[in-house]
Amino acid sequence: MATVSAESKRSTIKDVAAEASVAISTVSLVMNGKGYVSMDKRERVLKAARLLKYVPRQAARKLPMQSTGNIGFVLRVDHFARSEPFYTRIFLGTEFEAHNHKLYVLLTTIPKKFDPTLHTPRFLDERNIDGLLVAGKVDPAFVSTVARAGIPLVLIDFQLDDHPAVVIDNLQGARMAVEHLFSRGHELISFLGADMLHPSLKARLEGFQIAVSAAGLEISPPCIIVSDSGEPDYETGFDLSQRLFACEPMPSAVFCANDALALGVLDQAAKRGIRVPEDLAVVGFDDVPRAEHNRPSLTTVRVYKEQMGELAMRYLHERMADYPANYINFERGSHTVRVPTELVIRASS
Amino acid sequence: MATVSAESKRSTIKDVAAEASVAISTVSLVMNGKGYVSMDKRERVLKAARLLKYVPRQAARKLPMQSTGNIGFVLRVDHFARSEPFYTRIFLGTEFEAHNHKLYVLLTTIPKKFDPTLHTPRFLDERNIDGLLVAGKVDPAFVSTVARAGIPLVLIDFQLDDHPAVVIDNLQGARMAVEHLFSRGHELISFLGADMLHPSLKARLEGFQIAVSAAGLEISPPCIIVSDSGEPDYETGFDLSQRLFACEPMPSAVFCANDALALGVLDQAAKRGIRVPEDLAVVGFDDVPRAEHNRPSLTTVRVYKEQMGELAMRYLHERMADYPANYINFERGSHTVRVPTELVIRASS
DNA sequence: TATATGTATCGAAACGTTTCGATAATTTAT
DNA sequence: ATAAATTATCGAAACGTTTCGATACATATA
Repeated sequence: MATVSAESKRSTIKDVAAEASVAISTVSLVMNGKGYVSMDKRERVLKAARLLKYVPRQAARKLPMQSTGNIGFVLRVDHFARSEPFYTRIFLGTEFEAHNHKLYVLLTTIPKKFDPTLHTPRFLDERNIDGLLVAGKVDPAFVSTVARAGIPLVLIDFQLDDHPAVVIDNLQGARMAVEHLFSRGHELISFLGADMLHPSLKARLEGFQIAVSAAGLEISPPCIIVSDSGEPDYETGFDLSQRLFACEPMPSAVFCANDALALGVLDQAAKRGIRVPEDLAVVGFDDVPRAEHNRPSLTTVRVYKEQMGELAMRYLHERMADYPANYINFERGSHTVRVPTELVIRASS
Repeated sequence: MATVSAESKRSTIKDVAAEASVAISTVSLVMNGKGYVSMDKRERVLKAARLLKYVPRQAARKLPMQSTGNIGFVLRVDHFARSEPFYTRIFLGTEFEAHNHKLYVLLTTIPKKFDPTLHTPRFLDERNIDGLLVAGKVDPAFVSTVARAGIPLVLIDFQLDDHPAVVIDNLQGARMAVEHLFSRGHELISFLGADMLHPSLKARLEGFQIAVSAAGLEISPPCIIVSDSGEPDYETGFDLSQRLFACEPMPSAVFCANDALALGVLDQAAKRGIRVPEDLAVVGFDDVPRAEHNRPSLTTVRVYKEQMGELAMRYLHERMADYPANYINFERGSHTVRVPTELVIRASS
């Protein structure tokens, strides 16, 4: 009998084997549901494990298994800290799905400008992860560092080379948004964006253009208001909208590349006494929380963030399983998962 | 010579030992800067390690060291997903400091209502962490589960029993805020809050009361507007402010328990045509990003979130080092670190 | 001079698992 | 009846480190 007072040592597979009178390897097989084990012994092992409160030590499993059970989740530090919980919600989705696969998620941030020699995340060197999720636009140098290290990778809300990715169906979302504006009777619609090198934002512009063309209308270049240098945030929206109001004739509606920009536009409009939606209809993209709470509330394209994270994790998990098998043509046929969106109509349109 | 095409196997301590013609144990000593090693061999080992790009495998170290190098960061899921990046910024601080100690941070969420039998985080069972950071108010059942497991713990922005904690200096912050309102000539100041069982929010009310007393004024009970049931968020602020405006006489200023509440008040005021700060001065607490961007911008008490995370991680690290040593009187003298705040005066006051 | 102390090096045990054969006992196919 | 395949069990090697003695020599202390 174990002493009562002393906190008895944590039990190991050895203890369970002794208690159940079987070999260590048999316990291992039972715990992992592998190989052949008779009903009799299986039950004895399970009972002993329960009795001794046995839980396999992670650290010990990793060594022979040559895997860590960790998934890295990498985010640019400025994306993580930004005010709207966009990537946060995506992370939540990955974490949820990670539970299903008994994986741990290790969140790490990288700087906007990535220098491989300086700030390569430790887990790459130490091989402390089995796979990597990269959310949002990051420095291509980072992605190639990861790819070179031979770590299975899935991008989220970003695309680069042929790496597998889970992205928003931006094109479709943008079309819905613009078609909604047409249906409300608007004829001259402006597009307002920033950082148009970002594949997602570029796709939104494309969707805008397709929708306008489909309506049989021309796109007048001055209506496309973009800032290639700035970030697609509130400030930029606030500033850029000056150019919108200076347009001649002024568009009766504007489709913004994301909600942050749209909220900036809304505030600039309020400042100038331009009524929304009477004088100007505004539509955003993302459906951040403030879109609902803002006065006026913002019509926008809802993105299922948790779902994106979930899908990405599931996808990565599949890839990790396949990895050793078909190493050669692994890079071929890499796939992009497109997550659908939904139009949420509110007071701004 | 290694073959060129095949990605040669990752080098181990054994390879380094062979390359430098020393024992494996010597390499280990060099890599960890322990024990006695002659200059000569030390250099040979370092050179060999560099040549072979040797990085110790985390998984292998953990086994004999009986430690994982992981720190858990636990957050209630609704706190994590909420719109203002308060805890996110705290996390960022912990991650930054974790780098300095070569620790990994494992972010996990728990539900608001915690049931130990149902959703105990896996890392507790698997002993996959060396210490735990808990941010924000969580179910006491969770904390006691952790404590029972004997895992070093530091709370952030929350207090419970005698557990060590890093908290905001709420009392001081609240005093500054209220004294600022007095200095602006306000005599009748209201307090608006929710979830007043939260130690932080309770301390803010206390600071309010101290400041009012210090000014030689009485506190009229109807001016203390709190909702014990609701969460301290935008919606609650929006709703509660109705009671504020119904006050007779109406206070000329209100100090809100946090920015989210204050922003709700601001919008309700705007809706009713009450001018801020002319008819009503509003002060919040936290300095969330929107406090700056809101129209009107919000006077508030700034909290150094990253710094709190950093301090907590450093503190936890210390505790982890001490842990085995003075196990007996470890719980005594447990300490609370109080992080100072700063008053940020903007347009709302 | 004998003895303790400090420096240097190494072999081997230990950490707690998984998994690869080896060995047998069954069952199934020929 | 014999060979082959399936089921069951176990011992031992392996995973890549850290760390505990053991050994040896050099230097300081009594």
